[in-house]
Amino acid sequence: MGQMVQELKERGHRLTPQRQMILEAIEAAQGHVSAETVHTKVAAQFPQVNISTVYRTLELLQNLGLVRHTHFDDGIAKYHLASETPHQHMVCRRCGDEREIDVSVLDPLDRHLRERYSFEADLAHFALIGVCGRCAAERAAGG
Amino acid sequence: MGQMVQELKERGHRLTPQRQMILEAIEAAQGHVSAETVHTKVAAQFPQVNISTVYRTLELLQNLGLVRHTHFDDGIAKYHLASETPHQHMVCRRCGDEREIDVSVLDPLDRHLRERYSFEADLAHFALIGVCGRCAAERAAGG
DNA sequence: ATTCATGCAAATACTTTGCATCAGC
DNA sequence: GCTGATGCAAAGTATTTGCATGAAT
Repeated sequence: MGQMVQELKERGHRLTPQRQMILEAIEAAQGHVSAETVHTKVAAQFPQVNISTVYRTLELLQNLGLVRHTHFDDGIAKYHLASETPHQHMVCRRCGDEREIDVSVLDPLDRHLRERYSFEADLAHFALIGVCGRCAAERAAGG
Repeated sequence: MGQMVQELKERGHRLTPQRQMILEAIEAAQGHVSAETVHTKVAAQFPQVNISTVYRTLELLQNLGLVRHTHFDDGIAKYHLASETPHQHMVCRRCGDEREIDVSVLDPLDRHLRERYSFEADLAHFALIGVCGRCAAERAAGG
């Protein structure tokens, strides 16, 4: 929270209760939340807070580098704190199962892209989509 | 085209001119096209073809395994022939530059996910987003 | 007091759906 | 002729924007 206050002021933005509440909602979620979810959480206590304020604040917090977002296969942006340990998700397109995996799995690729293309990839920006072991087995059996 | 006819019939679907034209438009595009683009191409010659038919056909062709789609950072689905050589895209979030890269870059990750998690990832389903070398340099210089 | 932030409502963009008509088989 | 496919219009979902009011500085 202290970091947000500092960032806002330094960049000439104002500290409003809405902004605090929205950031707190993301913090409390401890994971990936959509704008809709953030709004629902905030509106539970302050119903007059509008979802467009949530969108505008999320964009601001992103620009300040305080939050980031990831896209799962539904295309909806899911937000999380930038300070969170980076992690990657595997999503099964058949059963929808979602599994969090260690980012270290992506380190070699990350290094490769940097060395070969000077490209700084944000590999956690998209989830990994595919078919999980169980569904692959079912499919092979004729599911 | 012959393959489509076969697939359609085998699965009890009908061969309509719309379906042929839509598949041909994707073939001719030789790359990644949005539903909108497909519709524009087809409608250039047959204006009465509706975009909802394009969406329905794209879904059908996907189910038949004839086409696939990829998401770039704008979230819009871009379609391509399933028979195309798999490839991956790197997109710079600053300048928008789009670069096609060899899938072999992803092979180690693919193998790792299979071996460790039995997960069959569709790594080309999402483009890789990040910052390209040039933009990273500009940013470092104070851009 | 100034100016940015908010709430509201409307617009936007992409995609999906209901339904009557039409066409492939 | 039967049934699935299409065109059209409308709805849906996620997000953005214009504008007047209100609040932070």
